[in-house]
Amino acid sequence: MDTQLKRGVLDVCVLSAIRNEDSYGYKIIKDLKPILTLSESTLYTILKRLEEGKLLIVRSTLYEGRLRKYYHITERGINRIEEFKNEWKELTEIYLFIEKECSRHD
Amino acid sequence: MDTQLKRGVLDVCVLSAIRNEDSYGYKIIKDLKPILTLSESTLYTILKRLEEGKLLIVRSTLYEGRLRKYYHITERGINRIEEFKNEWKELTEIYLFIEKECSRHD
DNA sequence: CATAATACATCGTGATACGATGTATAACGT
DNA sequence: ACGTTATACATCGTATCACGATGTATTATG
Repeated sequence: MDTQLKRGVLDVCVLSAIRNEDSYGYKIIKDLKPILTLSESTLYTILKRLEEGKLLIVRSTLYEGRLRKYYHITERGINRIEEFKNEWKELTEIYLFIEKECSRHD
Repeated sequence: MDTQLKRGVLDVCVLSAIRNEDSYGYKIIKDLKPILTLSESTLYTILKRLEEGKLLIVRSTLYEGRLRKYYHITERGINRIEEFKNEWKELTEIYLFIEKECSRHD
């Protein structure tokens, strides 16, 4: 999918991936793979940004000798998702405009 | 609307605005206003990019003493819109995932 | 014992939306 | 007569951001 189109949904996608269950970087990528491919560098950039914005909090854990950083969504993170749902309505209206112009013949 | 979310739809919006009828900068902004606000600096950046990519062609005209640059969509521009319709399907799937995670309770 | 998988991290780059700013003419109100 | 608004195009600088490249380290697999 086009990079530009991804912007604006990526953050919310990652938040959605940890909404019901705390998760960690590598797992988030695997979980999202069926609907959206994102590289590690992209994900960690996003996670950092979301942490700075207090949309999630981080808890480092040692798991089988390896470090694992579990990400937990905050109230603000959940609000962000809800906010996105409203933005989606606006986006849908934009799409309808595009479609309308396609079918217009005068 | 969020700036990031606009990316990826802006180009196609502008193309859609000139799809059925050649138009010029100022008019495009006014026509799009009901569904999408965009500044002049943004629009002219986009128009330049679309011209460079041969998604539209420009025809300068003198109208009541003022210069007017009419933009005309090309075959490639129309293809871009059709391509976007497919991308929209992918985007919808992403949205469904986000919504699904909202309603899940286990 | 090499390769792949797991796991996190950073740097640099290119793309790009947008505010600020500038130029110039026509229309309109007071 | 004159200031304000609308029309119309243009450029510069900045901030945001996705992503490839690259690096470190451990565990599992063939």
